[in-house]
Amino acid sequence: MKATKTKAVAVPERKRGSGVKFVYDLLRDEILDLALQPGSPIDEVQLAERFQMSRTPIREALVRLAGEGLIDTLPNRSTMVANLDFLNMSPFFDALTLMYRVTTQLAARNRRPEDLEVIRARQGEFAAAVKAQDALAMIATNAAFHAAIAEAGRNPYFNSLFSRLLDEGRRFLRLYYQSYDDRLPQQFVDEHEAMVAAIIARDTALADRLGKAHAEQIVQQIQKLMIGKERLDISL
Amino acid sequence: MKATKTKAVAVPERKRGSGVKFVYDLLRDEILDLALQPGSPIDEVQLAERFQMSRTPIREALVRLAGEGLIDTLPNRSTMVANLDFLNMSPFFDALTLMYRVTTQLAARNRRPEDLEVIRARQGEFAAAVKAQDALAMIATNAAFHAAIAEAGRNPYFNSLFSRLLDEGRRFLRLYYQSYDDRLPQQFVDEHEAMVAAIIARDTALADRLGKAHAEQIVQQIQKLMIGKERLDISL
DNA sequence: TGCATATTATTTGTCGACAAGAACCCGACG
DNA sequence: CGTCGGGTTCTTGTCGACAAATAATATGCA
Repeated sequence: MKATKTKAVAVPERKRGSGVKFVYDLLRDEILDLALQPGSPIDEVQLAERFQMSRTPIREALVRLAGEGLIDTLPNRSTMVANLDFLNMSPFFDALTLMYRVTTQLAARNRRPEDLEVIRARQGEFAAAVKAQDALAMIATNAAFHAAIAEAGRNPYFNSLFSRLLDEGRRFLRLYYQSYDDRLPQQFVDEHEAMVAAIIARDTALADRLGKAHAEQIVQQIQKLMIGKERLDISL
Repeated sequence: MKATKTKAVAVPERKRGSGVKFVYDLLRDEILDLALQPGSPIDEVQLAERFQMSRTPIREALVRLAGEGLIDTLPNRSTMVANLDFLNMSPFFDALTLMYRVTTQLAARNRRPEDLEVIRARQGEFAAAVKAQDALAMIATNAAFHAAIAEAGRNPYFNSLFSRLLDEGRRFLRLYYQSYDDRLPQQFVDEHEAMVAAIIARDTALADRLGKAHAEQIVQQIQKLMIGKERLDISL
């Protein structure tokens, strides 16, 4: 028996239906922040005693996570955190770019005043994270910022796909931003400001261009980081 | 106690992990074919005795269906088949059109010989259903045809969204094709043929145009059917 | 009779336990 | 020395039962 790497949680008493959501949210964050490494096994009984509840709600949370592709389940065998697929990332980049464009464009068309409040708040949180040099918060608030834009576009189908892509992106970014580069984040803040301005001005064409540029820029960054990482591995 | 509208299923003996998949597949088909009407309540114990198994696997299947948005769950209260949202369908149409375009275009670019076999087979099944005037089979095989094209595009993110949209579309079509119009299906067969030809020729631009045209045509058809239905309701 | 409240009933959420597969260990045999 | 087989252990899938939360019903009072 090896010691659990994750801290035990104090759950003195909980309400009837909150258990699943609690486990789901926490596991999801741990997976997206790479606190749970891709490929690492997930044991139901271990989680059960960690959260001090039965296996049933644990199981339901795992089923949900599996539905979103965050964990993989081998029948009658182990279940583990879904691996990141480095070999063919172009489908991911294609989908991410298209969703950046579409959601930003739709936001420029369908936004309402209350949406702008939320978007501005998320942008503020992201800027604060950049200022504080908190890589983990930067990644999370960046995803939240774009999710808020998508929300203003008011297309639940695009939103769900985009959320999934942003989640996947969180894991990639987390992987390479162990040591962060502080030049890039400031550029992101500026690009975000431009996107917000286009959305406020209801300039759909400009929003589309900015979304595309932002996506291509982030894709280039990830690819550059990946190549750099691989070089490092080879040089050893 | 009212009698169950759905037939009891004979399940003499089953293997260890097959129960969930069985229930999931069957319920999913019944929902998509409107055998289970939108808004109708789903009782766990009733399903349990219908499938002659415990509530646990039933519950897991329901959780999965809820994850795909096919059923809605009120906490601590009833769970029911998800309603069709007629009021704002434009997000649905927007997403469907975009996915038609993207998947067809990607299929023209990334297709392999073995993909064409599958696509041709699906197209044949659709044509057979049209010939047999089997509305239910037409709807299902049409969705399978487009899913096969999307598969040839090799982008799992687009595929999952497109599958969800096609499922939703199955429910709408099933609603209005109780009495089918035999002019439309033949047009679909022809348009499908043109799409296959463009995919074989690797003509991405043409594939995009055909995908867009096909989508807009089907959207127009659904809208026309909806208006006709509403007229009928008002005229009573 | 009408309304507020208490009681019952139904359905879901959670639990502990058992059994089926699969991995693991270990010895025997070629 | 490697491979096959049997037993063991460990994890998951399933079960029946209980408890909580809500809906439905009944009861009491003005």
